[in-house]
Amino acid sequence: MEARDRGTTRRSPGRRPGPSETRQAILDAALRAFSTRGFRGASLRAIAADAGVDPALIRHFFGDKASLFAAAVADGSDVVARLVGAFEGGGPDLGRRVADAYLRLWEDPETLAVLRAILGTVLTSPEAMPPLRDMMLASVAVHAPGGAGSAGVMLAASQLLGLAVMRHILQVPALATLDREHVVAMVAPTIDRYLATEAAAG
Amino acid sequence: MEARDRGTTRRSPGRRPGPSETRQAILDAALRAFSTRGFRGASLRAIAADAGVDPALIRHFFGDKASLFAAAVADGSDVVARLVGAFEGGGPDLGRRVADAYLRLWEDPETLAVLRAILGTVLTSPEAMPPLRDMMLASVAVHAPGGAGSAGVMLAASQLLGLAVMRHILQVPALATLDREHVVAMVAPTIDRYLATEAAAG
DNA sequence: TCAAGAATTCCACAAGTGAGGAATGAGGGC
DNA sequence: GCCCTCATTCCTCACTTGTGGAATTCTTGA
Repeated sequence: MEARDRGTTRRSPGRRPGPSETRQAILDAALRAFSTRGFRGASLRAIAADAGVDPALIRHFFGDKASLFAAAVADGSDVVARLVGAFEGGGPDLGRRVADAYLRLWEDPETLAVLRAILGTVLTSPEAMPPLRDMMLASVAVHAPGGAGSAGVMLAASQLLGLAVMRHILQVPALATLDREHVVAMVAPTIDRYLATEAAAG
Repeated sequence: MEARDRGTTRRSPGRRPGPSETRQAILDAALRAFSTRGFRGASLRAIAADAGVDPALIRHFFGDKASLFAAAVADGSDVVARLVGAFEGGGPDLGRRVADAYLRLWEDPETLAVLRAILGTVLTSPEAMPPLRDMMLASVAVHAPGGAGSAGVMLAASQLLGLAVMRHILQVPALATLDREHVVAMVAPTIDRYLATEAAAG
């Protein structure tokens, strides 16, 4: 609720004095909304209200709703950039490092919001699913050993995704209350086994 | 698209001759809609149109939108009943049996729709999340060894959930094109390991 | 045969939706 | 000091949403 107070107070039109940080405020509010309500459930008016701003400003800055969504998720996401860092170097404890990097990602509130927004939108507006999926797969493809076509890599991804959903979205107590190191320790062997299986099977 | 033709044709009001199967038609259409659009994204009018029926009939049969949702997911779900069958018996190949039963569940279109609807709604209307989550956890709690509070059981669940999402919702090719036996074979050891870890750690 | 109830329609309403146009104010370059 | 650009407001439009009332037709039971 970091909305400026504008209950019934009319604020005269025209530019405000000083530099404007409204664009960023809109992006933040948009991410919050898309992340909790999904693309369709988030309304431009609610986003504007949360940002303490007139709805028409959204149109002025971003055009239409889809563009705002794109801008909001792009804004909060060096997500993949941070994830793929974990794949650098090879080494023996690859599974452990990947799992740890991935779970850290979800612990960052902004990243969580981005991922929630994407997942919610994928589940809730079918026409958006293929492009979003392919975008995510493409980013994995370049960096994972074996690429996005590899069943082993995708099994590892499925374990991490499921874990993140249960831990950070559904917030299942048995997983949400455990500290990250503990979870990583239990999951790392799984990741390693999937990646090794892949290497063997081609 | 099994909607009756009612483009511009006016159909006179009043009861239709013969027995009425409209209630079920509405439930089916509702499940389709909730499953692809989420709770908020699915509109009563669209559901009614898909069922070939006047929107007011929905209100007549089910009251409000939330009750329709409840009825729709309850209608298509002996889901949990079918899943927990896999836990009966103990035996050595528990992981294999559970994974197989679970994946079969998602291959049934109606069950897939139910699960999609629940997941989409959970992600997209936060107020619905705790009740739905607790409902699912409660059903697991009674049947899984160790109950819903056990990290091992929940880790196994996370693997299965993530797998189902990537295979049947995102439809990632590397997993969606594999036959079930193959996937089960790769995943079963993971499940067994999690459940065993749990048994050891208490 | 008649009445009660259930199934079905249309129409209306108030609220909310995304989009767009017109006006007003401030900043910055000349 | 003037003008162009940008940030900001308001109001409007056409449309969709969930909900509700009133009327019509069929089925069922007495």
